[in-house]
Amino acid sequence: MATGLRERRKQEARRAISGIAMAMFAAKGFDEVTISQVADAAGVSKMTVTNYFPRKEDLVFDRAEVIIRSLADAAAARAPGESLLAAIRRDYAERIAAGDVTLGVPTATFARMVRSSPVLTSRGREIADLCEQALGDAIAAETGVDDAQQRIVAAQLASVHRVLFA
Amino acid sequence: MATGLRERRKQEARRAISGIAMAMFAAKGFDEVTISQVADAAGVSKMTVTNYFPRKEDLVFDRAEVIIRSLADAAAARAPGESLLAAIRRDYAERIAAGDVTLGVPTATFARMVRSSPVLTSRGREIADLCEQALGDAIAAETGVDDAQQRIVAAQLASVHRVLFA
DNA sequence: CCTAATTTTATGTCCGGCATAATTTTGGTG
DNA sequence: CACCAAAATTATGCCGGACATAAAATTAGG
Repeated sequence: MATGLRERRKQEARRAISGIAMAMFAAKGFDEVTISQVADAAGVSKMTVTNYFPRKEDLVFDRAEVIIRSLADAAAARAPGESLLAAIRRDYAERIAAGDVTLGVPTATFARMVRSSPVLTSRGREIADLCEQALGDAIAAETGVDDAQQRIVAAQLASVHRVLFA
Repeated sequence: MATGLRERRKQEARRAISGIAMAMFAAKGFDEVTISQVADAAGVSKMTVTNYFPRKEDLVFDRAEVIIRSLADAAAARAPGESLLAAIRRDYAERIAAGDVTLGVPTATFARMVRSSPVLTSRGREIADLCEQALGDAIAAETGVDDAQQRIVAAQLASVHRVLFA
């Protein structure tokens, strides 16, 4: 295979770097750890870290994005006849059950970390907005309608999702 | 009076600096204007600018905060019997009618400016969240209840507000 | 094994944010 | 009016994150 090994190595390096970074962030706080320190701990150069993770926040949200983006997917993949709200509830329950594994740190630690740093809180909001937008698109695609009222519905459902997760 | 004149001068300087900054941002783009350039144009030092506005984004949102924060006020000041949603609608209409004046630039220009810069978009979200939290507190104070469901209501009302303004 | 592509690294710059201290300005008082 | 104390402005320097460029090292494929 052409890029098989190379690509796998990159994924491993990516996971290793973010894992080390998460541990350091959890121990000392996000703002108290510099990118250079993460690079040193991971045994790579600073540029390699910023190459994999253009922004420092990406080190934190890299593993969480899959979970957070699940809202639109849950809406799209719901059983026929299942309401949007029911799909969100179900998705919420499922994520809670499987949550702690993928983040690298316990959910509570993750939440505390995000809350303690304005830049992380901000990035979390940004992801939530992307999620809301995706939900709006999903609704628009399903109903064939795209106006302010649809977007309000998406925003309201997303707000339920966000409050439950926050 | 003790600090009357002094305080007035400060307010004037504040307005002057943010006004010049807004004009420069509208002309060249938020990210293309440095704080030093704003300081030079305003005839003050860089430190004075960062003294008045700890963050660069504050130069943009200084005049908008009053407007954006109005949600909770609208909820609290509504007529007896008026629903929360109705109060938000009314507030929305009133703000639209009076909007262009206070921002220093036309609303469309302001919106474009915010949208074009991630850091501004982020700050806008942050303010919206504060607004949502204030609304949640207002609801909790009025009903004497403070739980997840109350916060969901606040978040949903805030999402209506946000979609309408965005 | 060797070459070419990819990845990592080294170096330097820029800007925002912050801390400190010095300097200027200002308001009140004798 | 002049002085003093308080407050505001400014000068200077540092740090970290983000980026651009080019060199060096690694690796896949012939």
